[in-house]
Amino acid sequence: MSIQNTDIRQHILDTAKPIILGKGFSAVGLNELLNSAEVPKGSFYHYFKSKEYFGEALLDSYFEAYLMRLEILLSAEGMNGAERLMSYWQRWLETQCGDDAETKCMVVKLGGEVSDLSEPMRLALQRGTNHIISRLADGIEEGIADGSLPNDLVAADTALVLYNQWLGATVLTKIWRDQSALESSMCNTERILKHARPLQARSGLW
Amino acid sequence: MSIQNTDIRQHILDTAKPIILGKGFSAVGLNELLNSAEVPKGSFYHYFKSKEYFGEALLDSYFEAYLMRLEILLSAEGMNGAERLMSYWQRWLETQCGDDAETKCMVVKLGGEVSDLSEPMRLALQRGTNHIISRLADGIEEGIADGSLPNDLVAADTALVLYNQWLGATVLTKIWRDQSALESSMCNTERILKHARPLQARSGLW
DNA sequence: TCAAAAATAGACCAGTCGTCTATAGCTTAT
DNA sequence: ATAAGCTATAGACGACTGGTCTATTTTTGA
Repeated sequence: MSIQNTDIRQHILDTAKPIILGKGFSAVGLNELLNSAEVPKGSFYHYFKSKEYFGEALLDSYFEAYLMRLEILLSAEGMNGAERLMSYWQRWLETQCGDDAETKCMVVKLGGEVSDLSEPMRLALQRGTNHIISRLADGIEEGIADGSLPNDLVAADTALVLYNQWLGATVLTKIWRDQSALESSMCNTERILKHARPLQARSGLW
Repeated sequence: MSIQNTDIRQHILDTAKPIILGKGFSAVGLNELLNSAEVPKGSFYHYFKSKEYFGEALLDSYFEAYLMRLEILLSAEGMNGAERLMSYWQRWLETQCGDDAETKCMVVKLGGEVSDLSEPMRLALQRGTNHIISRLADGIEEGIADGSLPNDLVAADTALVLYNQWLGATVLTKIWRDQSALESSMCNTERILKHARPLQARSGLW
């Protein structure tokens, strides 16, 4: 019935996550996924319409868990808004340069690969990244409101700029196997959040 | 002979480039590549040791062309250092939101996918990104020297921060099919290059 | 208790992959 | 001119792919 159903479906997703975070989407076959999950191959299509929709479900499941952790970090007691934000970036730094596939960033891993390949998966990535950035923007607003961040910060723009920065640094971290890009992002994040000036409209001069 | 040899090898690389920029590495088979190039399948392994080393060669060839274009932009006559740098970002903005697969960014497309999959390809990406960032740092130095950029800029750090920023924005552009992340990067790039303060050591406070 | 529905099982298909061996074609030296 | 040797071409090959299909088993609810 539905409980069992959801359990096994989720079990497939959970088992697949670190494998796909390691090898990517196209490079992994259903056999490998289902052997690891110890679920017979024939069952797969009972739970998922196709590999593509399985990928969409994997991303939805990933972002659901990610956003829950983000929510916990950004609503922690005993810290001001700036500190809560920095704890998120600090965690990002720690997880993305380690060896644990389980905690790697799915946006970095699959963003480039599947956005041109599958519209359902692209849209799942779109929904997920929008939620993350939007929650970060709220976090910045909270920091401005409690006085721990400069009040001339434009929350939505700043959230996007910071997320971009960390995304790019994480790509380079994968390529370099070295956390220097992430450290540079950490410095720059502190700089932006401390010394911010309003993001300006383009001057058109250049 | 060697001329013919090099021609066909390069022809395979040139034909493969837009296909791989569109679909990624693992999702594209040799058949598709070789049919498009109108080169028989069996010949492939005469020119390349394996698909993996073909991928390495593809990346080397990509970066060689990329760095040549970068060099041209950053040594253009009649502009100061800041203007030359901005012309590079402007070109990035234009190429990465268009539909032309030929001009898309290989680091964004393959960085996440192949860094865990193939060491030769990862190292090719490492060499290429290092060269790009290093040339950008030189460009920043030139801007500082001619007075068009603030002299408190730390060239190497700034180059890395900017490249990270644009890399991440390009990932989001692929996911969103929308150039807002790149526009935000453009604004932020201008802000950094105009209003720069020195990148500070971490305060340890947060 | 038993019929209906849900879930599992894995054989099977057409097609894919990268590899490999055999052959054809060209260059060069004698 | 021709033999030898190397380059390039050709396609067969086995292992595996994602996806489908029909049985079979298990669970559900009347």
